[in-house]
Amino acid sequence: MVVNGGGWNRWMKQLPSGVKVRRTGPTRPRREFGGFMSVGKTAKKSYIYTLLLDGPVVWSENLQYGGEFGDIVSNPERHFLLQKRLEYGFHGFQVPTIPRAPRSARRRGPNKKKTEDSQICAFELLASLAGKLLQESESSSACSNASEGNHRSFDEDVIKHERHAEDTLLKEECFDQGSSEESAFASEISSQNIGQKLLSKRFLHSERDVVSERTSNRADLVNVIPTFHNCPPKVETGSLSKANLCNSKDPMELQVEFPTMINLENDVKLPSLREHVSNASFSKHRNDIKLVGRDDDENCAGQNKSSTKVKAFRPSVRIGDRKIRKLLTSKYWKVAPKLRDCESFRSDGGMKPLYNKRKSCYSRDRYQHNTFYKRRKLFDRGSVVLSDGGFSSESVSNSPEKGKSGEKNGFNGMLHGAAGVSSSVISRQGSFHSKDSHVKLSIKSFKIPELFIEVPETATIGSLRRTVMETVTAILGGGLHVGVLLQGKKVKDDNKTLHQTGISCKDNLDGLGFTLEPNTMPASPSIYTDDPLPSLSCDEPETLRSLGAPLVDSVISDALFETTLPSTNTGALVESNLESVSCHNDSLTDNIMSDSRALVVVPAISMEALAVVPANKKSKRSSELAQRRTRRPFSVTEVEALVEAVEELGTGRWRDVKLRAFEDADHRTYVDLKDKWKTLVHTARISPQQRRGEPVPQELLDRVLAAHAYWSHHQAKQQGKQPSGSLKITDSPVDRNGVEGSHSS
DNA sequence: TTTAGGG
DNA sequence: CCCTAAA
Repeated sequence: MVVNGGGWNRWMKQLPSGVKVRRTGPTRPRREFGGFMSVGKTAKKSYIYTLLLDGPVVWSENLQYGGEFGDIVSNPERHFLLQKRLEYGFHGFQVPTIPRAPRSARRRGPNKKKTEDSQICAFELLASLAGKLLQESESSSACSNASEGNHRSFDEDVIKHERHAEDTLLKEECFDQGSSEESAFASEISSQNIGQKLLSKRFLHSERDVVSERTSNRADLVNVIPTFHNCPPKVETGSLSKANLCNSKDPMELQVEFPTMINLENDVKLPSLREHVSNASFSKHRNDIKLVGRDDDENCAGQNKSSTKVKAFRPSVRIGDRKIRKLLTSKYWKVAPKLRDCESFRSDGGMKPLYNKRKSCYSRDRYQHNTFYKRRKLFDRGSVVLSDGGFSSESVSNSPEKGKSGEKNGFNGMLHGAAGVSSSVISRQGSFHSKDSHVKLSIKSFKIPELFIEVPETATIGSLRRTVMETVTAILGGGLHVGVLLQGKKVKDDNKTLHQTGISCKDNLDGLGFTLEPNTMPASPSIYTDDPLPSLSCDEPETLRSLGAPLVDSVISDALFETTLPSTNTGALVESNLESVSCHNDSLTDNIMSDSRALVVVPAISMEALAVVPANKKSKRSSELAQRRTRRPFSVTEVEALVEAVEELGTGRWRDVKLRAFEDADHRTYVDLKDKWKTLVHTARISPQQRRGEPVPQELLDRVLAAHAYWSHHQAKQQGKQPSGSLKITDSPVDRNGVEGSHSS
């Protein structure tokens, strides 16, 4: 067959060999075609073609034969996006998985103001940014304690290193060239070079180059690539304990370095888990850049439109803090009123409850949700708080089978990586006084291993900051688990009491450390088929909220930057100084035990530990709503697919509709489909003059009315079978009442 | 988790 | 799109 006058074929020829075309359609299971199309004769107009980049879905887009596909080929913008995706896919962001941002994903659309900082190189931006951040952090840290002095110097050194590294990178620029192979670099880099923060630079560079070169048009893309290796959370390098920036002075303070960091140095395993956030990151960045609009995570379609869509912003991160706090405050309390008792908790807050809902179905949501923490009461003594990145476990959907899974993985990967970003926490021990021998400790900071961030030259510093923050947030927000390290060893038994473990008020807590571990599973979001950008964005929202807010841009950003230089170990200070607070036994904790996955429960201490995590608290969904998902108008193609599916399945089986026609569109939930149908019905009933947005062919609207009428009478009763194809609803919409079975074929 | 509706 | 009550 000729697809779009050969457009398809032409297009296909441009695809890398690894690209596969998967055909999906209402009436057939999707299939994959390798390489160039074999769409051939079997292709039917109603089929939806999904392009898959080798293996995991780097990105995919539903193409309707004869429909949008041609548009993609002929539409510069769409084509561009597609190219972009491919590039990313082959560039080293190997991971195709795109996390879907739960609703939150947002990216600012393409930058409207490209010109702005166009001249500034990302690198420079980062450097300057880092500098600022450091200053900020320093100042902030000052409050904290003795350790401060150390931190500064440390940070400074780190920074220097980073810069140095960056320079080096710049010079090298190896990867950038844009060749597809280069792409591999991401992974490689992450794994190998991790130690060098260079990576970040590289990315920037490469990104820049690539982007600029290829997409000279749009500089808007920004990628944040968290290249974390995942630090094996488990890795318990003995060295961890060492890094005590602060310790020396303050006995009370504990610093924990994460294994991750250590690993890097040693080259220990850091499996490069780096995730590819590619898509997600993409989208996010975009958003950032554009400021105005953010797209959601995935869809290509969205992208296409992205420029168009600009509309809603999400509360930017920065804002987030405050807002979030407020929100959190209210909600949080609602959720866990008990917590109040312990101030420490406030931070974590039970975000969880808030956002859970959505995540459900689709991967993207997942990550969002994960962020919250749970607290429980401890039976015994101190109250323990657990925070778990629930999302990881929850969100993680293991089934790789579907494209989704792949996507998810990517996302997850990121998270992991992120998580991996272990933050070195400096925990101090405060006094241990509580009567019951409560061990108090404050965690001064967590370090984040490293993050890769790519930002277009045109990105503003503000967007850069946001990007970093979002990335961090996303990462942290996602399922991070808190691990407890004692004398460099990980304390796995959550049920042990502090006392049993050897942590008592009396002891100095020097040997006590905490780690942030990536969730076991990737919580990640999935990448959407459509959306190249899915990436973090999705995550962001929630995660951001969770963490971001608390961290505050600056802080976070700092951390991030530092993170970038894992090897260096800059201390990313997440300045969360958590003061240890002791809570009463009763209130917190029991859950701890319950969730293994969850964070490590640290009994007495736990609270504080939590506190650490808490930074997130604000975040939680603080935003509560976080941001609304970005608006993604349904394309005519989607409408058609929806109509077709509904004609076959009826109006009471949205889940099935989703599966049948939008399985790859992670951003379209069954609820969305249901809502869309509702609006379509409404649209069909109003005059064309009253309709807004992209006009939907009258033919489709007629089918909508027919199907609606038909199913209204048929209640979609016999779901299973018959309805499908048979509905000729169109013809006689309403009437056939009893025909249920008859129409079936 | 889905469905079904209101907002 | 969001939020929820119900199932």
